[in-house]
Amino acid sequence: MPKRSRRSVAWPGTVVSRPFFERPSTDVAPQLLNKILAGADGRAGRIVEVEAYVGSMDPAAHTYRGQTPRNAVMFGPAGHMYVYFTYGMHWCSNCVCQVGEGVLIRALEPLHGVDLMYEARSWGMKERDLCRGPARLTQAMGITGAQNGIDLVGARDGFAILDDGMPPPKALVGGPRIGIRVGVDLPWRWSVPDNRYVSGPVARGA
DNA sequence: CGGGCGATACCCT
DNA sequence: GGGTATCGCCCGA
Repeated sequence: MPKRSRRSVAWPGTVVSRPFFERPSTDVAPQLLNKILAGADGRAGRIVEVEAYVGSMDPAAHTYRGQTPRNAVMFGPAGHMYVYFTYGMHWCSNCVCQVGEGVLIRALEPLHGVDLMYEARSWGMKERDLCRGPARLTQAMGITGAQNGIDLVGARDGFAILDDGMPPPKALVGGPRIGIRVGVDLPWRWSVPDNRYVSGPVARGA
């Protein structure tokens, strides 16, 4: 018998390690495409849409005006998860990169544990809508404020980013970021081309 | 499948 | 006190 781990289900691929995250979020974000967000209970989805946030120059970033109690995790070690509460009812999840920068995960293509995702969302809904949107995917994956600050590296805290060998898309599809009023012109949103699980419109021409 | 609209509580000024 | 890194529901195509 192999030694018992906290992972109740075998994860596909290898856990992405810390140096991957210790870079500018605009470098990390496109390379997160086609990687996998996985939970210890077997729920997992392929990352098909991301957004970079750069505190130092980005008025839309939570970290733009410096450290506060809410955004403290974003000023901590790379490779941790920053989970914030918004619009009075939704949780959104980010990967922390270099200090003050992070990548918002905006959409997943469901891969494993789809029955648990339906249970967490709603049994009648379309599979396409399970994880299409940053707050939908946290609900589907079981991510809340309880996960704010957990380490995505080391497989200790129940969630990880996995690499199963699928590379990021060759031709990146970009577009304006969504749901913000300032900094909309910064082209820091990326998605997998022609993927039906992407949450928003893609820009014409790149 | 895309657009318009109300709901909701926490954060920061 | 104002604004929010959103969603589900409804409508029409």
